[in-house]
Amino acid sequence: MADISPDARAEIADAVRDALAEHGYERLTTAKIAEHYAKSEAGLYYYYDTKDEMIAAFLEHTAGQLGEELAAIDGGPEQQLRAACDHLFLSPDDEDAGVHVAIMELLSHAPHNETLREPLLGLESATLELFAGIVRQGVDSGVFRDVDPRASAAFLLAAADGSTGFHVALEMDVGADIERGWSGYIDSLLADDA
Amino acid sequence: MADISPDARAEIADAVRDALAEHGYERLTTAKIAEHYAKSEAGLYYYYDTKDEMIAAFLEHTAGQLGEELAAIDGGPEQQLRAACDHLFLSPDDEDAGVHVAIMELLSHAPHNETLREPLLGLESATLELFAGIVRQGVDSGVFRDVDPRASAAFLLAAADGSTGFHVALEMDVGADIERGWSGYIDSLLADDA
DNA sequence: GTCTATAGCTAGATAGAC
DNA sequence: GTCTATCTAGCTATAGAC
Repeated sequence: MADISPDARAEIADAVRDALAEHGYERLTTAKIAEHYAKSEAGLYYYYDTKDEMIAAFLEHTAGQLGEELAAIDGGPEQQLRAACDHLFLSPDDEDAGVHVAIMELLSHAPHNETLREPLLGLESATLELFAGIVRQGVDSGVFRDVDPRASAAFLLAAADGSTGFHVALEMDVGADIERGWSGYIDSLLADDA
Repeated sequence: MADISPDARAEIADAVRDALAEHGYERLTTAKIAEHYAKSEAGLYYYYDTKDEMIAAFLEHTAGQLGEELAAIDGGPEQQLRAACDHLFLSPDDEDAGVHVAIMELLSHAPHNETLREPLLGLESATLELFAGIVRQGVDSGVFRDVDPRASAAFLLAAADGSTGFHVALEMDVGADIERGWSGYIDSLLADDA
């Protein structure tokens, strides 16, 4: 678990992601990870000591990717915030739906699983900071009202994470409602210099 | 699983709730449920055929309780909505924190677990309807702006569910931000007849 | 209805050859 | 570094006595 080549890291992270998206964490076995891996099940244990360390590596990999994707969004604060929400509020048939549901499942294990806690904290904190940065820019530039950037960001992130439960995982028919919800919330952040 | 006395139902639902709050679903075993049950592990199987049916019974029990609690809130629409949010946005040291995290975990299993899907849908739908009803009253009475009640309710419920992940389960230090977030959102719903 | 005991299975992790 | 084979623990569900 000390020095792993970036290639091996990425290959295993991808295998974990695919297996997680397909089966969820509860039904995830090292055999299923290996099905999405070019080598064998025992080969996974050459690089990692436990299954949870493989998952932690997947989370770190994902945090990096998500950070890049969100940071790559350009435009004014309002457009950036809308694009970031579009990126995080998924629908059940989105290709990343399974991954988001699995991350939600992993989050629910944080109280009982020390190995996963830190990488999960890294993932959520980074996302929160990116959202807060966008809102802060909007407030500073006068596009948004004088709201608390961290509060607005935390509220939006919570809504995105929560919609993963009843909208994505449960497939409750609330897609239009959810979108109207976050979109209307962003409307309410706009400064009214009418 | 046909005719179970209300007493037996409630006793087992309570045992499941306590065990879930303590261990989460992944580490929940029928032996651990039995530790919170006055009778034996095999006794659980006299009433239910599988572990998941015990959990489904717990969810149905919980939906009833939550419905009663939310319906018991009185006051005007604004006060009712604030009280309902106070009830659903928990902090990590709340006594129901473990239960909410476990329900979040169960939600993440909805795509892979047919037994849990229906009771989870019942729980989330009922909560959504209660929130939407409060917002609708507020709009009709002119306390709130002319927002879409279901959209606002879905957005708030999503935020509450999502805060269970990073605030309650992960214990991210965002308690004040989250509260400012939902409170500010309710502020933004108020009609401005200034 | 409730118990003890256990069958039967599955999964995480390792041994040891190559 | 990678493989096949397997050990071992722990869990769900049931059998059968009372």
